[in-house]
Amino acid sequence: MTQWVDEHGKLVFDVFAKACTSRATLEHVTGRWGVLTMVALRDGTLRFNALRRRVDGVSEKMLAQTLQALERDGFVHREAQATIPPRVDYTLTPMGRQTADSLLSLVELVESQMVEVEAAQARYDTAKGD
Amino acid sequence: MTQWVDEHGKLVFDVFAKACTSRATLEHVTGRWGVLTMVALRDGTLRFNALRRRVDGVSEKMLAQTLQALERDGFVHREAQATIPPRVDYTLTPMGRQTADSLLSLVELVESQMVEVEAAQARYDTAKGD
DNA sequence: CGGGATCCTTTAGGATACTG
DNA sequence: CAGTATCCTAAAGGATCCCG
Repeated sequence: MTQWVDEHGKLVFDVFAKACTSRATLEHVTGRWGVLTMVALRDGTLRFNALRRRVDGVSEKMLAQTLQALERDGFVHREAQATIPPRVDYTLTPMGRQTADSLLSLVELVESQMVEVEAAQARYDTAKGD
Repeated sequence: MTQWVDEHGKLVFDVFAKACTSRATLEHVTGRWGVLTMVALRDGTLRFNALRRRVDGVSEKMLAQTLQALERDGFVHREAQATIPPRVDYTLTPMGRQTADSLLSLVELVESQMVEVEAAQARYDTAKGD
């Protein structure tokens, strides 16, 4: 059971509750590096360092950590070859691709809103200024 | 210009770049409290403390901070009445509602995936265990 | 009631060095 | 190449008090 209605008949999701699994999982995919990693993997398999170059500013540590969380949740598949030098490929699972699609439409939406967002920020800042 | 193609012809978004406005804005809406606040406001106007009760675990400080960021970006409208006691209503702007819709479908998707996610986590943990 | 200001703790995250 | 381990700093976040 992941949703119910509150005393006013409104739909409430499990994710609103402090101690729930879905909140943690949601944070993995919506986190700063989670979103970018998922969207980057959406158009194909990538190796660790390729992924790192794609997601500007991510450190080794954070990328490794992000990928492990996403792999554990079942969004990302990790394929390691025991060669020298090692080669590790990261791919989205079917479930991961579904989620990445949703994330991508969010990213596209926000990108399309940026002109309006920056206008709103300018208005907000001048209103506070005086 | 918010997107372009890289050397391999792949679509790349501005959000992938470290220093860009869209990345910051995206983080406001995808942040831990941003998602929940936007989704909570999606089915109507809410006052500060009502919102706080809805989003389990959020502190006064973080809710205020989240709302200010979302207001500055133009996603949330703040309507204050100079009465005693004061009354402040928070509503989504049209742009905010659009974004909240996208966020809601993401939340619904993740909630629907939780059974599979928990199965994946169990598999991952036992695989690491031995 | 809706915050702001202050103080403090905890976590995220970067830099560097090292390993199979 | 693909990480892990360690150390450290900066930012997130909570608790409390106060004010209009």
